[in-house]
Amino acid sequence: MTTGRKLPRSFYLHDDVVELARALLGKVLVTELEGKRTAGIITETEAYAGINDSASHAYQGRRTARNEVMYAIGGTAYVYINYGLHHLFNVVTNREEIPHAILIRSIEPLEGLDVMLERRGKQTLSYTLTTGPGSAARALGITKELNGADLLGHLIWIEDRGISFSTRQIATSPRIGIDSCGKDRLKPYRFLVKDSPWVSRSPQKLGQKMRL
DNA sequence: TCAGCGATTAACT
DNA sequence: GTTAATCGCTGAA
Repeated sequence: MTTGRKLPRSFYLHDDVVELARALLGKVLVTELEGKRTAGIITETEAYAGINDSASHAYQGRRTARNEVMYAIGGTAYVYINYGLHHLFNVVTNREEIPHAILIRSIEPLEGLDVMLERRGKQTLSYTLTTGPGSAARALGITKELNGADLLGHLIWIEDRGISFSTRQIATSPRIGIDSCGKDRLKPYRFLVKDSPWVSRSPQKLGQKMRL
């Protein structure tokens, strides 16, 4: 097993959340919960650019019990419940009081496949195991309990294992599921690994068989 | 106070 | 393609 280097605080303090969303592709997201370790390569992200981004929960400085964690220091986990049942995991970035966040939409499973299958209630491996933000979070065991968790702590963190992608290997698109979010709904803030089947809403994935 | 809806998914037809 | 699952915020009573 490759060992990685936990991303330092400085990684998360960068000003440009869109650039950071791109930089997270290829990094490895790890959880260690109840003695069970699971990990996967980040393959799809979306940037939410703070108080000027009409698709962000923090648009116009909105601040509620739910999104309070977005105002914490970069390197904090923001987990919220969507549609009443899905836990969505975001990485908070930038300094305190600047509510930037990056939604992790998909991962490619690396470690703890058996645990992920169990958490997802599945018998067999398929691309639906960890693609889509609700599925990725559930496979990693991420729930509201981790809201506010420190990404430099011991429950959940992100590692650099030397995987990176060139501009040519990365595709960009508008963000998913924010059609009614006003002026910024078409901004190209979604990033995904072009040739990876481990992403959501990929036309090339349809009908594709598992090949591992 | 409460209806309406969302950074979604899976199981239907 | 359609729908049910049903938390938390918003905006209208």
